[in-house]
Amino acid sequence: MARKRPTINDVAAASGVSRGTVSRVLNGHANVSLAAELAVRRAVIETGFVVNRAARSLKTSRTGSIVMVLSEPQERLFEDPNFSVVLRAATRRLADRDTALVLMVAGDRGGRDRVARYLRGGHADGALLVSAHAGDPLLEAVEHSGIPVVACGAVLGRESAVPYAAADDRGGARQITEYLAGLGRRRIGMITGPLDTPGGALRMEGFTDVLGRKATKRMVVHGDYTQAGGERAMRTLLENAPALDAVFVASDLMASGALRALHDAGRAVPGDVAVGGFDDSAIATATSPMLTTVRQPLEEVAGEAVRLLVALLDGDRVESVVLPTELVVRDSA
Amino acid sequence: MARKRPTINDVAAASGVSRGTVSRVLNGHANVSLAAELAVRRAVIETGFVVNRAARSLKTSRTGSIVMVLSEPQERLFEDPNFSVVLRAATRRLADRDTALVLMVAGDRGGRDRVARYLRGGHADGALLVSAHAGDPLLEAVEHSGIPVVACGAVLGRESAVPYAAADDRGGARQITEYLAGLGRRRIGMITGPLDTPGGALRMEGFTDVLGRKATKRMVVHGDYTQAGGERAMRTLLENAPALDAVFVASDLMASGALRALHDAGRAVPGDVAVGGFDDSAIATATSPMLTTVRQPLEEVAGEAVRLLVALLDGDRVESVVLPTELVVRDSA
DNA sequence: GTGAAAGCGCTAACAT
DNA sequence: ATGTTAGCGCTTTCAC
Repeated sequence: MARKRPTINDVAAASGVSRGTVSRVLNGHANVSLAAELAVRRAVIETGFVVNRAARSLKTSRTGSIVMVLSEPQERLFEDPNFSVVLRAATRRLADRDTALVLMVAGDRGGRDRVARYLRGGHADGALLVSAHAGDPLLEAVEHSGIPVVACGAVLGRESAVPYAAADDRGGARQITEYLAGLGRRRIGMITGPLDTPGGALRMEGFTDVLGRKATKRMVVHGDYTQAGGERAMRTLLENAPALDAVFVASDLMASGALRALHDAGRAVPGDVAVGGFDDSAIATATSPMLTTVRQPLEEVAGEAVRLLVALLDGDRVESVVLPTELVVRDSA
Repeated sequence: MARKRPTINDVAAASGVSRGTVSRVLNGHANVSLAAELAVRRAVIETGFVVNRAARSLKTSRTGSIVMVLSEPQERLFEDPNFSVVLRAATRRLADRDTALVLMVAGDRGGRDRVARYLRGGHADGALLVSAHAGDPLLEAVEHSGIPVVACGAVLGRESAVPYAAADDRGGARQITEYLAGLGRRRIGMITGPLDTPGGALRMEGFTDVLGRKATKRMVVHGDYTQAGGERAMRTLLENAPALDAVFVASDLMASGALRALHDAGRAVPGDVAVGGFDDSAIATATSPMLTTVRQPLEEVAGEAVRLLVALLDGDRVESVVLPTELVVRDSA
């Protein structure tokens, strides 16, 4: 066993044509007779041939792989259930292209350096940025590498430089804020995400879009996308504005923490305080009451991001896309 | 700009030695004079040289990458927050080796074929299997490919063939079952995972280890690791055994569904029915009441799995490892 | 300790 | 439409 892996030469020999022709068939070039093509395809199957990507890459200087770069610091990724979804959609979209997906985490200095080296080494044809922050030093490295880049979620401040696919954070925030207001709630607070992330900044903008000057400083507190952070923020909010009767929390995970704080404070949800989340992640139906929230079409976002990247690789021009969100009404508001 | 990438020849020229010597320095071979080494290192930095993996791989037929294969069907992965953790730990562990992590999903027929081809093509040095099922056709493909394989979580029925790192599912199930029994609960039910997964089979074994013949067929129902499945299973259990006063649910996600079913049936938790989960995932603290559960050291499991794989790649023999779990007492039991 | 040279498997330009 | 050929950038004998 463990016979040596067949090469293109073996296929050529088995099919009675030259290496060149085999290569042409493999790469779908024109100018190949039907007979030759058939013979080659048979031989490929017969020999169990699989192209050697290294050799191909050496010659073409394309690698057949793209890298997905996560710039979240560890703890956040750790808590983020959304990430699996993104990954899934990406691999699925890449499936037909037989492009490999390599994954790198650039959470700290060392990670960024590694990514930068990898990219500079030309080891990937393109990069997919996930949750890059504004001013992320990684960005420079990536852009500097000169390979096509697409972001999953806008990169704040670089929207025109880095094409992206994203959910309509601002619009979604408007939807739920309007819903809360439409319920007759008059004192609506908000717990935001970190303001250097699109979900942090844009969801807050959507909130103020609707509430205008009623969105006062003390009614808005900033969280960090963790459950504990949401709980803390809710307590602060309750101190700032004891009379509050609704709150929009920028992520379901934080909302679950907020629910706990509300419960501990003896406020009924949604009776005393209506709670709106964001994401529609698995956690939204695990809480009690279940969260009324905004569904982000994350699968589609990730799928679109990959589509953009692939288009870029193929030399097309691309336009960023923003996908609509959807209000999901459950029990918390 | 966009100057051509420097090659080993540029480094050789810049440092005044031959390509061969540069290569020796790069690969840490002996028999290189200090002077030469220094000169080469300087030149590497000066030129910004990064080895071309394709070329190296072509020559050595090692690729410098390993592939992580997810054999979960899509929907399950979709709901599984644990997966991010595994991924994180794996990338971290690989960081120093400058080994790339490529990710493939083998959820369906097409996915499996892709993985098989990838492996047969020699595109990875090793494979890390995540949640492979018993009798998974993927397994054959992987083993057939002849590259080192390690599983994250035991592969049922192939424990001795495929080295693995896993949490002590059986022991953990015993812990929580004993805890439930120690609370004085006499009619303890269980919701298992799919029995062709280690978490399904082993946690059920741990349960019956403790309860012996008290674990009757009607007290055990099988779930599918989803929230909806957990809810359904709990309803069935309630029909089968209305007098039940405790339930061990094989995952937190299912437990959150069970909690809902219990709530809908008007049973107080933990008053009427104590609920124990498994995983200690983010969802365990989002539910109300918060889940008493079993913490799996998933980070460590994934880290160990990678360590085993790396050892295998280095030609060492390895032994599977099983890591202890920990009971986490909260409010549901 | 170091240089020279062969060649890994493939693609693409050039012949024919 | 097909065969021939020249490397892609690297590692690794083999000489010295």
